[in-house]
Amino acid sequence: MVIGARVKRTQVLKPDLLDDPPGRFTRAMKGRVIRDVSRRGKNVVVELDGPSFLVVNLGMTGGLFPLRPGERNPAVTHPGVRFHLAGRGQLVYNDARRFGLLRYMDRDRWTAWSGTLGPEPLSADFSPEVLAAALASSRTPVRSFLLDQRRVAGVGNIYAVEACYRARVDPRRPARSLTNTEASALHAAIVQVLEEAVRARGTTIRDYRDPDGEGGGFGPRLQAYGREGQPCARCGAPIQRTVFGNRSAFLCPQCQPPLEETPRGSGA
DNA sequence: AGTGTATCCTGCAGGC
DNA sequence: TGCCTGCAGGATACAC
Repeated sequence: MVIGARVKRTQVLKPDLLDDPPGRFTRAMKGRVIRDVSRRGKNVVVELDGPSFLVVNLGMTGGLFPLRPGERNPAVTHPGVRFHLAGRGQLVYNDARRFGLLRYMDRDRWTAWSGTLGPEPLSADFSPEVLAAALASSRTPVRSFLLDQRRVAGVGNIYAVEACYRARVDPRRPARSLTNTEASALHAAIVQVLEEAVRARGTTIRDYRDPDGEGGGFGPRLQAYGREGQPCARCGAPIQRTVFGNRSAFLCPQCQPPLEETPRGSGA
C-alpha cells in the first residue's frame, strides 16, 4: 500500500525519535517517493527515490502502521512521526517507550552505515566457520556477542538466549571459550530458532504486534526465555534466570554447564 | 581496542 | 483501590 506513494508532509510529534533536527528531517522527506520496503538486521529500510533511505530501528516497542485515508488503527497509541502520503493516507511510526530511532540517509551514509552491521544470519555469508572465527576474537559473554549487531545483524535477546539453550552453551561463557563443535552447534541453533520464529511470525511477550495488530506465535515454543523455575524440556532441571549486561538471560544449569574453573598453570 | 555499566522512556504486573 | 517496585523484545555514550 505504501509502495509508490509520495510523501507530502511529515509531522514529527516526538523529536527525540530522530537523530536530525525535525526541520531538516521533514525537508529531506518532503516529496520523496517510496520505492520499496526491506530490512537490514533489526532495521526496517524504507527505500526512497534518489536513492535515499529512511532507516527505522523499532527499539523495544516501535512499529510502522500504514493507514488508508480516514482509517484508524487502535494499535496506534503513541504516534511519534506521521508521514502523510499523497492520496494514500499515512504511514505512522508508533512507539510507547520511544527507544526507536528514525534516520534519513543519503546513499553514502547508507553505504557506510550498512557496512557497520554484521552478516545476515539467514544468508550464506553467515557460515559456521565465519561464526567460529569471530567468536575466537572476543572475550565477551556469548550472549552479549550475539546481541552485538556488528557481529551478527538482527539477533535480539530472546533468540540469543534460545539459541544458547539449543546449542547447550552457557550464555555467560566468553565467546572465545567455545570449541569449534560448540560454535557449529550455536550456528545451527541461531539459524533454526530464527527460521522457526519467522515462520511463527515472531514472539509476542507483551507488546509486539504486526501491522495488522496480530501477535506472533513463537512464545509458546520458547524453551528457556522467560521460563525461570520451570523444568528444562531436556532434563527437567529448573531453568535459571541470570542478569548480565543489564539484560536477563535464562539457561538450564544442567544442559548448559559453566566453563570449568581451570587453575592457573594447569593448561597443557 | 575491547568490554562492562548506566541511561534513555513508558507501561504493566505483582506485592503489599 | 492505589502506591511502589521491578521488569521489558534495544542501542549507545561513556568509563575503565
